[in-house]
Amino acid sequence: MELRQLRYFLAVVNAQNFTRASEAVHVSQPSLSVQIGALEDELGTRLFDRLGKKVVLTQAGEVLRDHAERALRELEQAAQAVQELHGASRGRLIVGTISTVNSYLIPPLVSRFKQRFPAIHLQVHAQPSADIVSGLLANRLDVGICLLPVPTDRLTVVPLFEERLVLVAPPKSERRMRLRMQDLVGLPLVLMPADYCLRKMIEEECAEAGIQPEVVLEMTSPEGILQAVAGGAGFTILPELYVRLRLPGKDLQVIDLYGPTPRHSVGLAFLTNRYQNLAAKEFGNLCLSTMATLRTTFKGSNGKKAVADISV
Amino acid sequence: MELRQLRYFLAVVNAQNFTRASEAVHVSQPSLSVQIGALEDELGTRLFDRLGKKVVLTQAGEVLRDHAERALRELEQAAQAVQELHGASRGRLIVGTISTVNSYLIPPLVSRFKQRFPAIHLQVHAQPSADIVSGLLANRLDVGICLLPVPTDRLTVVPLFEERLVLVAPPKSERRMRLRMQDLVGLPLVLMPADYCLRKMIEEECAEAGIQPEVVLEMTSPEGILQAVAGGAGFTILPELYVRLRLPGKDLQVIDLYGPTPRHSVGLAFLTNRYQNLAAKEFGNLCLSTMATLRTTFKGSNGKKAVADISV
DNA sequence: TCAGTTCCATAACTATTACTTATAGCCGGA
DNA sequence: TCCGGCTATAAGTAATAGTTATGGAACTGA
Repeated sequence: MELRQLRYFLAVVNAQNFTRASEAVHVSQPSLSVQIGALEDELGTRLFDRLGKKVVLTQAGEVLRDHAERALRELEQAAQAVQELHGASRGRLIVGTISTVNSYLIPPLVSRFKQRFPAIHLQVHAQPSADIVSGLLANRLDVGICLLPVPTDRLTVVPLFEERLVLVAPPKSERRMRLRMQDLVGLPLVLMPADYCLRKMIEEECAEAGIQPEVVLEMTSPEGILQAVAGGAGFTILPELYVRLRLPGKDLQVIDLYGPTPRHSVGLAFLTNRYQNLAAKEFGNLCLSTMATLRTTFKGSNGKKAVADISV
Repeated sequence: MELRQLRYFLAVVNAQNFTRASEAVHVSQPSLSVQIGALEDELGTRLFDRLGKKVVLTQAGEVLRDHAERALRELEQAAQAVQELHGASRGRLIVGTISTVNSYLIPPLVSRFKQRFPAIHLQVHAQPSADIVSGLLANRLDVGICLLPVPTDRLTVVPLFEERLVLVAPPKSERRMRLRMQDLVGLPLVLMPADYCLRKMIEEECAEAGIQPEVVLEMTSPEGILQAVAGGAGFTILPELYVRLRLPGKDLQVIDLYGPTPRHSVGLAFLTNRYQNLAAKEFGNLCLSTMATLRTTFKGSNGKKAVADISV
C-alpha cells in the first residue's frame, strides 16, 4: 500500500469516475487504473463496482475510504506541524546558563524572546558551566551560555561578550573608584562556595596576582551576597553588569579592579551536529542585542563587541 | 511524502541507527539514508541529529514520529478491516425478496445465515419483484430473490427453485386432493390485491386455463388470507411450501392444482458488475440448502432441483 | 595520539516501477 | 444497432528506488 495509491483511490471516490479522477491527480487514466488495481490486488478485494456510467464504492471501498482519509489527514497535519516548528511558531527551547549571566541577561532576554516567539516553550536552567557542557553533550540542553573556552570540540561555540568583575563595597567603606587586585589582601570577602565557577575564577585571578582571598562568608545566591555586603558582612566580587543593575535602591559602591581586571569570556554553545530551529538560532542574536542594550544603559562598562553569526 | 519514507523513518527511530534500521527494513543503508534525506528535504527540516554514536530525533522528528505512527496504524487497521469484510467476518448484506418466498424461506434462512456470519448486518426487504429489480439496478440492494425471468441483462441471475401454487380450502369443503385449473370457475377466492406479483401470476394462469377467477376478498398479508379462508371466507391460492408450513394447528386442506399446475421460477439476482463478498456469495448457497431442507420436511412437494453456483 | 572501527553521506550504476500513448472491449443510451 | 463514454490491457519510456563502492567524521582503545 502506498500513499500514491490512496490519493488516487480518494480521487476516484470523489470523481466517481476513473477518467476524471485521473485528470484531478494529473496522471493518465491507465496509470490510475493500474494503481487502483494494484491496491485491490493487495487488499484482495474490489474497491469499486464499475457500473458503466458510474463507479461506486464496494463495502470494502467504504471501509478503506474512511481509514485512508484519516491517514492522509494525519500526514497533512504532520507536515504542517513540522513547518510551524521550523518557522518556530511553536516548539521548545531548553537553555542552560551560568548563574551570573542568568541573573542579569536572562530576564530581559526572556521577555524579548517571548515577544518574538510567543508559542515557544522556553526553559532556562541556571547551572555551573561544566553542567551546561555535559547537558549539551547529553542532548538535554538545546543551547547553553557558558564560560569560554569550552573543553570539548563536539560543541560549536559563538563568543558573545566578556564579563568583567568588580568589587562591591559596603557603603561606609572608603570611596575609591579603583583597586589593584593585590590590594584585595586582607579584605573580608563574601563569595560563592568553592564549586561555583565564579568563585573558581576569582581564586584564579587572585592566585595570578599573588594573593589569597580571605573569605568570611559563603552564599550561593548573588542576591543574598549583595544583601550581606550591604549589611556590612564584607566585600564581594561579582559581574559588573549584574551589580550595576541591582545598585539602584541599595546603598553600595562599585569599585573597579585592575592589575589585571578579572574578566572572563562568555559564549553560546551547542552541539555541532544538532539541528537548530529558527528559535534556537535567533536565541544567540537576541543574546547579543540584549547585551548591547544593557551596555548602553550602563555606559561605564566595556568589553569587546563580539561578532556572532549562529548557524549550523 | 511516501509511506516507504515513513516506514524507514520509524525504523531509524526505533533502531537509533541508520545501519541497523536499514537491515530491519531490508534495504541497503545508502538507500535508507537517501530516503530519509528526501523526507527531510521535503519537510525542510532535519529529522535526526546525527550524533556519531547515536542518532536522535530532533523536535521536528518527534512531531513527525507521532503523526506517522498514527497514520501507519490507521492504514494497518484499514487493511485488517477490509480483510475481515472480505472474509465476511463483518459487513452488511441487504436482500430483497418477493413476499411469498419471504414468508417461508427467509425465516430459516436468516437463522442459518446468522449462525454462519454472526457479525454481518443482514437486512431483508420483502417487496414486489419489480422493486427488487430496480433496487438491484440502483445499487440499493446487494442481492435479490425475485421471479424469473428478470427483464434486464444487467443482472446476473441464478435460478434457485420453482414455486408451485396450491389451492387452500376451508375445512368443511369437499375433501378432494386435486383440482383442474378450469374447475376454479365460480370458486370464491381470497387473493392479494391486483398489483401483487402472486395475484398477477394467478390471473395469468387462469387466463391460460380459459377462466376468470372470482375474487371475493383482497388482503395483502398471506397470513391474513389463510385466516380468512379458515374462517370460511372462501378459497385461496398460495405457494405450496408456505401453506404446508402453516398448516399444522390450522383446520385447512391443501388441494393440488393441475392442468396446468400454476408455478413460477424463483432466482437469485445481483448486479453483474458488482463485487460480492463471501457473505453475499454464500447467501445463494444457503438459499438452496435451506430450500432443500424445507422440501424434505414436506415430501409431497416437487419442483426441479436447481443447480446454482453463485460467483461474480 | 594514532590506528582501527563504526557509521552516515555521496557517487555511479542497475533494477524496478510508475508513467505515457495506443488500443481493445464493455456498457448504456439514442 | 451504432455511437459515445468508460475502463482494462499492452508496449515502450521516464522516473526513481535500489545496489555496491567509497569517502570522511567520530568514537575506542592501546
